[in-house]
Amino acid sequence: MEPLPFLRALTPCDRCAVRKTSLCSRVNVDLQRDLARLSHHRTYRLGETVLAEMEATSFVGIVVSGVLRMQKSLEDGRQQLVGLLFRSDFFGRVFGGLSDYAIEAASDVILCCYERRAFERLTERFPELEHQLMLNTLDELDAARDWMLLLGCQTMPERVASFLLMLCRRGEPDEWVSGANLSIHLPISRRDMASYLGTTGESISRVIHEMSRRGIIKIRNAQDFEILNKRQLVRMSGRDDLSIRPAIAAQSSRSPYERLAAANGLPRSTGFH
Amino acid sequence: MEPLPFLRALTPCDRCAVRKTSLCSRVNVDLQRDLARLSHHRTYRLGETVLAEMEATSFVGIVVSGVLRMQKSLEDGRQQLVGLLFRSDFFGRVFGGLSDYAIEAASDVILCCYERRAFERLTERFPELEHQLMLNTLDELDAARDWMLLLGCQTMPERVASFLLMLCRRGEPDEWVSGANLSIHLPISRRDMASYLGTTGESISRVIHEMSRRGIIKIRNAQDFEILNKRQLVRMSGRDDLSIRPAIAAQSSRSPYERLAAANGLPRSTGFH
DNA sequence: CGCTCGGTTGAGACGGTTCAAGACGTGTGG
DNA sequence: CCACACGTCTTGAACCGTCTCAACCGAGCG
Repeated sequence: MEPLPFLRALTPCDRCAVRKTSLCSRVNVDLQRDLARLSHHRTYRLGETVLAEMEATSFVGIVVSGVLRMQKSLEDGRQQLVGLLFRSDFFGRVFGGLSDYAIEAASDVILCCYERRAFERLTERFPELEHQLMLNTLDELDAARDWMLLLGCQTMPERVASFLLMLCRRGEPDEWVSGANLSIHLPISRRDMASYLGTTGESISRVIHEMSRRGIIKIRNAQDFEILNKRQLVRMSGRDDLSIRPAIAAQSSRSPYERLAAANGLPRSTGFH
Repeated sequence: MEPLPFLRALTPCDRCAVRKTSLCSRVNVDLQRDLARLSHHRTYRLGETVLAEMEATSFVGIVVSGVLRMQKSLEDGRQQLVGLLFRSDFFGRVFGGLSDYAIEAASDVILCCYERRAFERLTERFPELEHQLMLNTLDELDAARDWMLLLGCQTMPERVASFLLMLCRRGEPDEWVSGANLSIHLPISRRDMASYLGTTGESISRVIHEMSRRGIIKIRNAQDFEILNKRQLVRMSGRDDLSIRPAIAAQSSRSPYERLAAANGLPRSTGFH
């Protein structure tokens, strides 16, 4: 017997942990049902490879819990982390044969997966799905370019500060209220962090402990900090506060160039004022 | 009188210089006609701003000739070039309020422009157009991540070599035949090049002249070189040949990990062997 | 308990930046 | 046609931020 629309059977997705925030919830219910039918969960343990570099992408999906890292490597072993994927983020390269980067579990993870070809066929039937993917891809592109700025011309203290602030926004749905102290949990190893920031574990260590010495953060243990002086952390990041903007771009709430003032010619500083 | 399909009137686009390679030619003729109706040309001189950072994107379009640079800047004046756009490349941020980088003319340019909102409405009517945009965006994302690898963990000689090879692929439709010597024309200033590579003009100068001393390239003048030893240039880039792959990804023609061999632990070298 | 592994700390070396001076090329005006 | 000036590129020397290497520390675990 066909259930009435408002009585339709619950899909497993309805109680999914990332239901509210993931791409699949931003499309209409027919499509949601099709997606639900196509999906299956997979789990990986820290360090396991989800999709290897230069391998045909067989599936794509959404991070339910844990953190994925996207990383590229040179033949001599040097590696660069080109992105982190947190819960409710979409992963996998659609519409292309090979992915140029490996996707690996940076922690234990649970993924909600779709067979790639089947997913792509769905985008053909539902332009709405492709549109959501498009918005997602554009955001990733903005983020990648933002990181290029960081890698290309920021100092280590600036990079680490930016990274911590990024974790505040994307890591876990914490408080981040105006005045409150904030606790940060590093979900990845020093090595991953170093690779993401284009530096070494040693340098990160030094910067973090220097930040602690200056009372900007408090180190609870190697992967748990507390932000004691948010304003100074933002200042140290060398960016406008807006790194702290919510995922949904608040339309033009930024103050464009109010501090454009001090142009070039400053001597290089340590990043610690 | 309605012209027969095969006799339809020529649009200005039919004799467009980038007709064969641009996004607008990869969609069906109805859509092409709509696009043609919407388009208008604009010209900018070297150094002029096409779209400012943090400004609402009023139009998008395609580069007909010349080179655009996308760049981000910090408040203290440091700048990072996050992408170059050559002829037939699409520019402008669709589906978003503000672009977070400036688009400027890195040479004199001619652009074929579409009012942004009108263009977006067209994507709603023609999913095909959105799909082409999507493919384009995915390519840009791949390129951005590739550049992150370069900025995050490659030496100056590697960066410069990679840049020169990139110019071979994307700059002008030159020869690049297997054995032939190749001439490269730098379409941008040293400063732009430095900003793209995350370094300074001085460092670039030194690397280029060292390359010349080693007989890898011949310097005709500050912006014209000849590649004398392509193989060594590729080797110096620290990447697999594939930087030289054509825009259309040749399916899995790469040899995946044949040289994965020599993993970590190599002492840091100058990049010149 | 001792091993291992990730993170921390210190000392020294090195690549790349900075600053300053010089060369080159190009356009202008006498 | 040359003199001059200006911007861009080149070259040199000193400095400094970050990497490298090596030792050390502490937590987790068989």
